[in-house]
Amino acid sequence: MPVKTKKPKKTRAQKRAKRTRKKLKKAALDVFSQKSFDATTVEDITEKADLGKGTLYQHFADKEEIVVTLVEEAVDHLIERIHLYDVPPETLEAMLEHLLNAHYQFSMDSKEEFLLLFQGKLLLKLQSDTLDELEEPYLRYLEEIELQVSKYLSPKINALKVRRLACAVAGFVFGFFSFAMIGMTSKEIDTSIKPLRRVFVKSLCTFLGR
Amino acid sequence: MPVKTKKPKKTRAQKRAKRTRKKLKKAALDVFSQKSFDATTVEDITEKADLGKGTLYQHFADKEEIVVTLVEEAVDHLIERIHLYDVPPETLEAMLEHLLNAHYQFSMDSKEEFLLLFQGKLLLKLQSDTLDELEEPYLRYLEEIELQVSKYLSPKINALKVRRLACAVAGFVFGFFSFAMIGMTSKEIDTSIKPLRRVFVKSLCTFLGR
Amino acid sequence: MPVKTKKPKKTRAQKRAKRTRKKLKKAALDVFSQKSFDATTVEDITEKADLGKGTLYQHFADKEEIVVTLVEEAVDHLIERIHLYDVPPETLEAMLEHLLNAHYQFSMDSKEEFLLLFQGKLLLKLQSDTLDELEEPYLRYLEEIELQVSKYLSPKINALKVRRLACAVAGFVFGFFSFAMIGMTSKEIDTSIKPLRRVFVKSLCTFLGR
Amino acid sequence: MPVKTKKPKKTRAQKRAKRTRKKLKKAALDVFSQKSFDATTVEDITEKADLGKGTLYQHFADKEEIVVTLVEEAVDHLIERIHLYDVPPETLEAMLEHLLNAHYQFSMDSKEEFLLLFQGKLLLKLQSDTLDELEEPYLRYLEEIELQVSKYLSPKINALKVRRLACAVAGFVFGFFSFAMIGMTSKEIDTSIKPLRRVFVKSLCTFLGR
DNA sequence: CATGAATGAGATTTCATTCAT
DNA sequence: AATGAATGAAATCTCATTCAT
Repeated sequence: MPVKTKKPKKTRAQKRAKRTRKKLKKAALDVFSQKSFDATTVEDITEKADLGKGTLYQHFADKEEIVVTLVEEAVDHLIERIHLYDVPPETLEAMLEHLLNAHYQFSMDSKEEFLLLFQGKLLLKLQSDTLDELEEPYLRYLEEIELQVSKYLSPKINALKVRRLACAVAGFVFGFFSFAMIGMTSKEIDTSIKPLRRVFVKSLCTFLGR
Repeated sequence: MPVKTKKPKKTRAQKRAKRTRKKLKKAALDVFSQKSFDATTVEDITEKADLGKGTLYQHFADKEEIVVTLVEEAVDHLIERIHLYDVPPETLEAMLEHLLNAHYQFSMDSKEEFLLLFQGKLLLKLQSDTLDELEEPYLRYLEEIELQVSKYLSPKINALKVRRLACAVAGFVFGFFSFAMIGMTSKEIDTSIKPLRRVFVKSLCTFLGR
Repeated sequence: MPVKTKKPKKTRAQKRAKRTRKKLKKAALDVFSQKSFDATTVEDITEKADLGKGTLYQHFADKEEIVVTLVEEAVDHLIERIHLYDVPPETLEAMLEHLLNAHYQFSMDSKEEFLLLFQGKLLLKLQSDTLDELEEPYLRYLEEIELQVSKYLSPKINALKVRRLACAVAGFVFGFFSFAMIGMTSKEIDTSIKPLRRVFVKSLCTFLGR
Repeated sequence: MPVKTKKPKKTRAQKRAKRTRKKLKKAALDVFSQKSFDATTVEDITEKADLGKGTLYQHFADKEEIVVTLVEEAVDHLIERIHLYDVPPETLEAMLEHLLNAHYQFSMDSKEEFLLLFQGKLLLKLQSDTLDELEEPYLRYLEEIELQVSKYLSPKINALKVRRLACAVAGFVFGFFSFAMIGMTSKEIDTSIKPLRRVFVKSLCTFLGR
């Protein structure tokens, strides 16, 4: 009875391919947390993955595609984390606190993905005046924040202001993260960062005009 | 008395060279605030400076040297700014507030230099475990912060803790900057950021054990 | 018994690479016998080898490495030739004659390699006062000559004198070669060069103090 | 009476120019005896001459011209030396001996010029089949040797054979020189090289068909 | 599918030469 | 006449991508 072996409808080859793809992504994420995208060569990645250089091109159209994939997945994971609450926050303040907390948790659990997302690239983009040049995943990320927040806002509010809010959250989070990274104990984090987060939330509320 | 006439030691050619060097640095700073170091080509810089490609190499050994020079000068400027106070702050809190304010002023006056310094590079370095791998200018910057702060600290304090403090300041400043960049009016900044800064300072004091 | 089938350790790709490497070396040797090392461009070589420019860099770290490789191999071949005698020469004179003859044979069989080795570079080096600056292959060559000759010499002989002997052989060989190159028939060579060689050997013996 | 000062019809500026030109040639000769022509940069020369880079172009059309000038002068000096005999040699043997001796003397007195002339370049050219590509000075040198020798030869002799003779002399001289360079005392030279020269002359005579 | 040798476009870098002073 | 800053053509070298096996 070959039932068992048939269960995974993927052939052996397909499974192998999937594993290879995963190895490549893992290796790329590792390398990108040490070198910039431009400074990273395809060989850096395939070597770390212990695979042939050509193999990367079996799974990704080009070097860019693997980063885009990684960024997309990282954004997915971050958004998942944002969606993760037991009880929906009731106030704007509570939602903003939740957002900051979700980012913080994400940065702790998926350090490499966090670094990839916020590695200057995002922030630089955020500061550029040409916001519409942002590619899809970053845009998706910002829109998710806007979506979450806008539930609590008057529909008449200036859309640009909401976009700025989202940028501020992203920017702050990176400083926040750096602060948290300095090796504090969880107790220190509790006593030091929590109030900081609360005040930041207050500032944001002020910015939104209460 | 030919003393006076000897004074201008620079020949015309040397002055021209100095001007060219300045043009190159200005152009490079401009470009680096738009593209990453790796993505920037030597031609991007010389074209922006309206100079021949070879000219860069008359003034800098290679592409790297111009960035290092720019980073060094930016650190110099930032440190100058840190030294700039009418009355020395009297307490640790006051000093920390001064530091954050100096960074903020610097980021406003020299946006490009600020971006260059904090463009991922520093923060990435800060997060790496090998803090002593920081090269000279970044190290100098951190040491300057440590120096300023340590005046107010017990000499017995753990050096590592002070280093972490400096890193936290640097990290926070970047988030701070991102926040400020979102296009707030100075009034908004006053009402939103000042309290934020104050709370951050409190957190730092707590971290330092009062 | 799969032992046999495992024997050819090289994969097809590796064999292809080896062939390419050989093509490159052949092409470089050809070009170097027409242009000087400095005047030769990487493209000269790869074009002659009918390969892409980048291919050279897959096989050699840089332009220098291919020359070094060629020199090393040429020295190897010359030394092999020096080792090639049916009966070991019995006297110093016989050995010196053998050495000169080996050089001559080498220059006839491997004209390009010979030219590469003696193309000014060696001789220029020989004339420099800093003999110990000779790099490895040339040094190895000189030492081989010294080794062969010293068997016939008193161990008390001044090492410097033996080194000079080796240099003299190398220098003479080049003039010798030039002389032979003028298009003499083998008969002419027999009648003209042989006595010349014999007298040179006598001179060397005199130099060594009998 | 300004007679004295008028005697050198050159103005001060012209004299200075002459001096500068001489300094440049001296410096170039020095450098060329250490680096190959291609490896030598214009700055190597002007720096050694302690002059500005542009100055070289006041005196020579381009980098090539300074080498050509040096080679021409060196050939002039060598030919002068060849012309230098008290009593014209009476036989072919005597003339060949004289020629070799003149080369040897030249190599001793003007080491740099000798090296420049024989630095592979000449010999490489000599060996190439395209003898007519030899530039003027080298050709002039060969013709001078041919001229000197042909006095003693039947006018019917094959011109190619005479050319080969000249090449053989040149080639031998370089080996000869290398041999002499090994630091022998003049006594050693007397006892070792003289007989060598004599035998070489004999070989040449044989080659010329008596 | 996986491979890695081969490729060439494009980057960095050098340096002979020009030219304004 | 001397200078050296500026230049850009041409060299070296890198690396993303292709492709035959």
